Amino acid sequence: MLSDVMEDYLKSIYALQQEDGGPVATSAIAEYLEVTSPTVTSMVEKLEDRGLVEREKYKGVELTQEGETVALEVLRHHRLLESYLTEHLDYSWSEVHEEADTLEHHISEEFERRVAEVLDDPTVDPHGDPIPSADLTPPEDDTTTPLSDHDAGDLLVVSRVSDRDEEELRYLADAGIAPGTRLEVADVAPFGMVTVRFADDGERDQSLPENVARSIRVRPADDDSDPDSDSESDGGDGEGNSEEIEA
Amino acid sequence: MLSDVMEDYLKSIYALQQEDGGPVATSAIAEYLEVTSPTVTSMVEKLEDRGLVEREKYKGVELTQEGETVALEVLRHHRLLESYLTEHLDYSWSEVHEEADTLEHHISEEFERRVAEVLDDPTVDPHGDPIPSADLTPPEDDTTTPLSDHDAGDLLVVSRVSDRDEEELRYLADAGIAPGTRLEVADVAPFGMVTVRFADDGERDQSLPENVARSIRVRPADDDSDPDSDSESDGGDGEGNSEEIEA
DNA sequence: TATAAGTTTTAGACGCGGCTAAATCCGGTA
DNA sequence: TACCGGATTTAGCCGCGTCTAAAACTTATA
Ligand SMILES: [Mn+2]
Ligand SMILES: [Mn+2]
Ligand SMILES: [Mn+2]
Ligand SMILES: [Mn+2]
Repeated sequence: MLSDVMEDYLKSIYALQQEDGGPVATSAIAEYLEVTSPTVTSMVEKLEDRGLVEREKYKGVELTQEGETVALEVLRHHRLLESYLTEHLDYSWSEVHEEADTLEHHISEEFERRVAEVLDDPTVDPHGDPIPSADLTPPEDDTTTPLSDHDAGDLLVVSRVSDRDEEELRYLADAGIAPGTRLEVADVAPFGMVTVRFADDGERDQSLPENVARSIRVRPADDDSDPDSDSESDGGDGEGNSEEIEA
Repeated sequence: MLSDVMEDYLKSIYALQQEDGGPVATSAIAEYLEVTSPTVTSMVEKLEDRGLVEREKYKGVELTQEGETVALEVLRHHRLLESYLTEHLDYSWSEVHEEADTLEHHISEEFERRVAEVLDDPTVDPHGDPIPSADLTPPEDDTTTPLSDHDAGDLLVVSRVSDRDEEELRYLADAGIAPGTRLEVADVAPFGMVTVRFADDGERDQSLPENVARSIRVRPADDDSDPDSDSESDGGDGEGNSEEIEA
């Protein structure tokens, strides 16, 4: 059995690996989990003993196949829980992460199955993040790009937002930005400030600080041109459960 | 903050105090939690330091006001969860206890509130156990009696069944015995074997071993004589969510 | 009332997951 | 190529929750 702490390390390493590709530095994990470097060193040694990570001293750490599977399992729990809390217990977008972050370690496989069933096997969570499938096969690579990488004139659909900052999520809900929202980049100002125009509401512009623009991930709007199903515009109460993501 | 282990100790002490009245012995807690006596001793010392129990060395331990409140809080979580899992996630009677026993320590107050709300503030869990109110005032004393204490001819309503033995719960579900079931004691045989007749089905008798009869708690059937609302007789699939309990 | 049996506590250990301080390594710069 | 600064690991500590073995206490019995 793995402790919830070990699960958190594996989840973190997975997330950091997704971000940057290669091996993950001790200090990166330490920062992510808010612990000290020696703590990380001793933990990754333990994970290495259990065959969950591969490690080269002074270099960095990578998940093994088995370690990745555990990470995906925990991620599946997390994202199913977020979806469930949003849809069945009236949680808002910004509240779910913290609750799911604890519960993900404590639900049974039975619970996971039943939640997936009543949600009808969702593939995306409320923040647009893909939910690993029940068989825990690695999802294909993320093809979305940060909003901050785009230029004036680009037509985009919001694909994912970071779920780790509650403050920021409230801000986005307020601004009416959620997975599925169609935007045009109106302007990119110094210091990375991005101004976007809402495709569904030509009236309205919204300026976003660089750090926010960096955490919003988008894909091009051009391809699947039909404005599709439930275009529940916005409304004060940032709900808005997303559409498909696949490119 | 209290650890989940501390919460379990407080919950155990509460349960044992309910059973027997007075101070609770180290060995009783040890047996209940399946740990050794020295482990219990060191834990209750810690709980004493935190003002959650009172203790007299070599004598026993009792909950303080504060300790009782914590126990009731955990019990509320447990029983709300059992109710929720039964009603909204299609768990059966016999499956809920284990899941709730873990989750009770890991849900937030917000989660508790929302679950209570969608369940419309239930007062009894699927096993007939009273759910402590949100303000955590101590519930009045249990006036039910074990089925095993009764004699042939007694007319009874099942009030509570023990939730800790999954095996036994499956057995009872199978037999069609649940909170709310009306029974007449047909016979008490040697070794405490009790045979009951179903009030709603004069045809059918059921013999129950002493240990099972002891864990079924009942109250007299005579007083509120109207056969009342949803008398969903039985059916193979032990669901049957109970009625009121108050005497 | 002395003693034996059973319970409880004390003593000492261990793995976990954290920390700080000190030693070591690595990569870049002079 | 020698050195320096930063990252990493080593060393050693702590509190938690558990254990076993041994000592101390309580209670029942002779
Ligand atoms: Mn799972
Ligand atoms: Mn999410
Ligand atoms: Mn609570
Ligand atoms: Mn119960």
